[in-house]
Amino acid sequence: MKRRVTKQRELIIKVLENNRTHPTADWIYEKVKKEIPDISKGTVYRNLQVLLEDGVITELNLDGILARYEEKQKTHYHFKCEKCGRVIDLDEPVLQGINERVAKKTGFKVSGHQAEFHGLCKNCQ
Amino acid sequence: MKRRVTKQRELIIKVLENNRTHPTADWIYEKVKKEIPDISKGTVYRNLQVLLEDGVITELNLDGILARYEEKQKTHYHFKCEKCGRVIDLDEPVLQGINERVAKKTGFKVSGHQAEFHGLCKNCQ
DNA sequence: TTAGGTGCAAAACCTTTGCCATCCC
DNA sequence: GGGATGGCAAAGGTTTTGCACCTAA
Repeated sequence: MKRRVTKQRELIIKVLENNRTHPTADWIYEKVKKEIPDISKGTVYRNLQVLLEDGVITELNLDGILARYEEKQKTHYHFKCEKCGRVIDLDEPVLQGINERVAKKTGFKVSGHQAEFHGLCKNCQ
Repeated sequence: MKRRVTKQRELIIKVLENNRTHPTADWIYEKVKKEIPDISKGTVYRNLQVLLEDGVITELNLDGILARYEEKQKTHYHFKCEKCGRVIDLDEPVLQGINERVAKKTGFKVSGHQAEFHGLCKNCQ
C-alpha cells in the first residue's frame, strides 16, 4: 500500500516526536484536535495502525486497558509507576545477546524483547 | 475486605492452577461454565480482580486487546508468537540484581520487572 | 444475622469499520 | 483520474457496574 502525506498523519507523527510521555490514543487525539479541530478518532486510530505497520512507532501494552504509543527508537526499557501511572523511559543498558540466547535454547525465532519495571516513582514514594 | 470461599472463586483458581496457556478472561469463563453453567462473566471478572489484588494471580498485557492471566509464581519471562499468538513461558534465568540497579540509578522504588520476547515459535517458522 | 458474593443486564470503554466525500500524486 | 485517506457514526468486543437476590461464616 503506497502511503500518502496528509496533514493528519504528519501531525500525529509530530506529536509523538515531541513527546516522552507514552501517550494513549485518546491523548494523541485531544492534542491533535487543537490544530485540526474536526479530525476524527477513527483517523487517529487508523494512522496509528499505519505507523505501527511501517515501524515508525511502537505500541506499549503495560496497562491492561489502553494502549500507549511512542516514536520508534533504539530498544530501551520502561518503568511504570503503580500509583500515578506514569510510564518512564529507563536508560538501563539493554541486555546484549539475550535474544540469541533465548533463540538458541528454545528454537524460536526471536526478533526482540521488551521489559518493564514497576514500583513507585520519585514523586509517589 | 474479608474474603469468602465460594465455589465460583475456587474453580477459577483451579482452572488457572492447571493451566500453562495464559488464558484470557473469556477463555476462563468458558472453561468454568462447564462446571457451573450459570456463572456469569461479571463474576469471572470480579474474581480475577480480587485474585489480582490478593496477589494470587498475575495479569499479563502483551496483547493490546485482551488481558491474560496466570497463577502467581516466581518471576519468569514470556515469549509471544507473532503469528499464532501463543504465550509461552521461558526458563531463561531471571536477571539478578537488575531491580536494585535500576532503583539505585533512578531513585525509584522498584518492586519487580517483567520481560517479553517476541518472534516466531517453532510451529510458525 | 449480615457483609461479601453472584447473576443478569445495562452501561462504559476502547478500538475497528462501512460508507461516501475528499485529497494527494 | 484513481486509489489512498478522512470524517462521521455505528458496530464490535472487552470489562465494569447497579441492583436485587443469595450464601458463607
